[in-house]
Amino acid sequence: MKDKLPTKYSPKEVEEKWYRFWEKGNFFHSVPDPDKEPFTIVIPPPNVTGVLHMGHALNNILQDILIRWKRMQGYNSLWMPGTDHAGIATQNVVEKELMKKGLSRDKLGREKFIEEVWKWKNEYGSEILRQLRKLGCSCDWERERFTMDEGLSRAVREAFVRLYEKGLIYRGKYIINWCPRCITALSDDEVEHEDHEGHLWYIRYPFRDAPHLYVNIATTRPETMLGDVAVAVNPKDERYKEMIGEILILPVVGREIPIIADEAVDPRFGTGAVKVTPAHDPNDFEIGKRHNLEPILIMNEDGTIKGEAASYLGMDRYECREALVEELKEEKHIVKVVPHTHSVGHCYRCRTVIEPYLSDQWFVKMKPLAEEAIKAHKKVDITFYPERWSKVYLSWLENVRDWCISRQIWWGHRIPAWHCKNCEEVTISSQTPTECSKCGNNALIQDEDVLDTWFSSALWPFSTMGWPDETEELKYYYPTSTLVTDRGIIYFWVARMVMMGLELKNEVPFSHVYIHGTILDEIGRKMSKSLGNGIDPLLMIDQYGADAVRTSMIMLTTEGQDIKLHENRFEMGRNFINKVWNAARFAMMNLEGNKSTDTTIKEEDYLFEDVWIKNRLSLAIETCTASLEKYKFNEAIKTLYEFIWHEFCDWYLEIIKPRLYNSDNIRSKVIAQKVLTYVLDNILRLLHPFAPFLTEEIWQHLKQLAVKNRLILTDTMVSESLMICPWPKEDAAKINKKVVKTMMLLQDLIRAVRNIRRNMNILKKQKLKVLISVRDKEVKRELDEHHNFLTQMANLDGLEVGIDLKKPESSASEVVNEIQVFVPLRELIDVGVEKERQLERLNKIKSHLETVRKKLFNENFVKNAPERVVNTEKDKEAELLGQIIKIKGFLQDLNKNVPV
RNA sequence: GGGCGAUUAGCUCAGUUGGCUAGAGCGCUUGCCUUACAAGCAAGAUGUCAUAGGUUCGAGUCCUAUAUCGCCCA
Repeated sequence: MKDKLPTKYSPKEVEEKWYRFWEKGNFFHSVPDPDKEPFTIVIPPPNVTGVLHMGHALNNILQDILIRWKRMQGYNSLWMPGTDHAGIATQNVVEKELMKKGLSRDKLGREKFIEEVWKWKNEYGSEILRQLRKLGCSCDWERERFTMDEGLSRAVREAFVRLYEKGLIYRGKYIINWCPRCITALSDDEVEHEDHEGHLWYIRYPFRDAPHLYVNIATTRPETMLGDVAVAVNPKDERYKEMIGEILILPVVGREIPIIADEAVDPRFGTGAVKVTPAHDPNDFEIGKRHNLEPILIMNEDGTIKGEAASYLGMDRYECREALVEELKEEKHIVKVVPHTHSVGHCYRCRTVIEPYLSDQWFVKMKPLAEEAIKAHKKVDITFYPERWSKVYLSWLENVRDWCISRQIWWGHRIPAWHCKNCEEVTISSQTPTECSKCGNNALIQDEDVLDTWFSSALWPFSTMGWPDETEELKYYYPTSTLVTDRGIIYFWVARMVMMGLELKNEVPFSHVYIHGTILDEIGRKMSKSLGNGIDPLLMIDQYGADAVRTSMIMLTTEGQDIKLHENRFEMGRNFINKVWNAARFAMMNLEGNKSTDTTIKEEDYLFEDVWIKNRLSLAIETCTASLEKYKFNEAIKTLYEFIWHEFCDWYLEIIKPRLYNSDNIRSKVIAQKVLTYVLDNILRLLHPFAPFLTEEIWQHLKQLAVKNRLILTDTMVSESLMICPWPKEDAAKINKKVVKTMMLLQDLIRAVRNIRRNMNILKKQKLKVLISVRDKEVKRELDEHHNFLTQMANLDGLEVGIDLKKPESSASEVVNEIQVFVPLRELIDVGVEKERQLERLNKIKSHLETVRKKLFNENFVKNAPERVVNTEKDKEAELLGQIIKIKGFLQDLNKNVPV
């Protein structure tokens, strides 16, 4: 066995093997089963163009932990995987590819281009899903979905039609956010605002009837003046009251425009008079509507200038700005230019500055949908973890504006609307209609626009399950259990899924939403391609192993707090994984060769340490399970880390070594082997959701050995794979407080001796004689019982426990509670060091005593604090006093020693 | 401008309903190649819990300000 298992765990060799094994065994696949309760997660579908980054890694590790844990708990676990067609992003990627070949989307035409995108998708798309396999994700790959699949496309059309028929979708001319580079409309949420240091241009508009007089206006976008139709002032503004109704001449253009009064004008901004450009500003659009002003569109879809001002035709908007300002300067229309910081919207896909733009678009009426989503939260149908994110969710819903869902791109779900050439009626249908619903003419043209990708994502929790058909899957798995995602898409996705779920399925799509933190680089910046500060998860998996990456990430994930990540953080996970590996190696090496036929062994025969470790295991199971239930992943892994490393390895494995090595007492050996097998088996199961590969590898070895050597204590080791073994249950009834308390005492005593060793520079291999002086018989009896334990763990060759023993000469001493530990050292003692040690200890205890007494001398404390608290303080005082007396005794004694 | 979060050991972070001489990992100090593990073992050291007030017998924890950093919204 020893030769078989190397001292260092090599993940590469095992990861691929077990992943294939799991897939072959069909363990990831779930089918509806009325006898089992489902636990369902739908993956936040990554973009088909995506490659795995650290954020995905964290997101999916968390989901996999939940899925694997619940599966082991006996739930019918379904993790629905898939990808998102990511309209704009994918179109951009494929267009870039075409450019390399000297092609463009316009040259190809719509149909051919879509073909190209599909070709690209089939070849390179979903790479990210292959990468998830490297992480160990146990998605039900047979159910993989894509938002452009036939089934999901049908769901999109159906949803559109239903919403339209209910009056929740409408079409109209409004100001929307326009990206001149992507050449499409965007929703409000797709615009990212950033503060820009720009300018405020003060421009004078002359009066028609008094050309030497002017009204000064201020603007941050002078080029839009080409589309000005009025100048507006606040009706209460005394400065302009008299001028309302007068006519101005728009400089450069020469158009006559009125001065109008509108409440929306802020008299404190600029000069208090603002230009009104209804086609290029949302506020101006509203003003324009109120005053019946005809908007003038001055820009093409690509951001170049069109319209009346001939000299600027075809110019880019910023080129135009410069040229126009130049002309205004020449004509002395510029009063002043002031530096001005203002918020500027950018396209979230390409960072281009957004243009507010008047155009015909499709919208979803949000208010009625949002109201239901708010109610769902109030009814606790939806709970956020951590809770604070519900505020973000609610505030968005409460202030939501209508959602622009049409996009002027080609890659996506084409809007199921057909325009009649004959009567201009729009026919909405989930099937391609043959004739106009109004005039019956068959000259129909489908709307050119496609839907916002998020429209199809909003249907994801049920479209993936076959909706609009009432499939078995839909009935069984919907609503899903938990959604795991990043805070960045609470608006984009989470809230919209809830709205659509309620509207179309009449039920919330999930009951829990877990929002995890964002991964940052080591100095707290977001990881991004442009900064080049990202850490490639695949590279990390390659270097440290998937399990190490998983456990490291989980150790760092604290309650949705952001994570500052550095490559060296993965070392702690790797070290932990390696520790488990070596503990298992040790176990394997010592489980062989003792076919026990002794069936008389019962739990009553267990030795002290056996009972202790089982007790600690029970506690670990309880804590770990409770932590997972609260989505406190890091607490769960910390519990396991602590238990495995510092209890199982540091103490249990050490103490049972002689029992395993020594064949004189077969019965004791077999008990140790059985307990070792039992605890290790449980450890592997607890750890499996966090470190699936390592645990499966070890467990398969352990299973073989356990069966061969008849060490099975439970009937659970018949399973084909660890991933379908039952999740451990703690045995609360077996909690033995006495054993746990005794163990703590023994550990303290052993540490005391080790401490003396270290301070006196005595190597571990040199055995020591120790005297332990106790106060009462009961404690003496107890310590005598654990004579071997103490002897072994402190490496002694003599141990005497007695009542009120006298401190031997030339000995080092320690106080543990009421107990004194003496190590006679003869010439080995360094009296100076020992004195110093005791003095230090004395000072510490004295200062501790001081704080305790401060409390006890406070009448109000004794009067008001609960009795329990007061008593603990009193006990502390007594104990500290006792220790002080003892240490003073040591010091006196040391003073008698003749210095060497 | 509004909202949220952070500020605890040299670094990265825990710290549940107020009752702790304030914890972990890394790093550091000292000693060990001890028949599972040097990616290890053993023993250590390390803090005005951002600042100022307040509530309380008692505050890292609750309240009110302030400062610094970050995120989101307008």
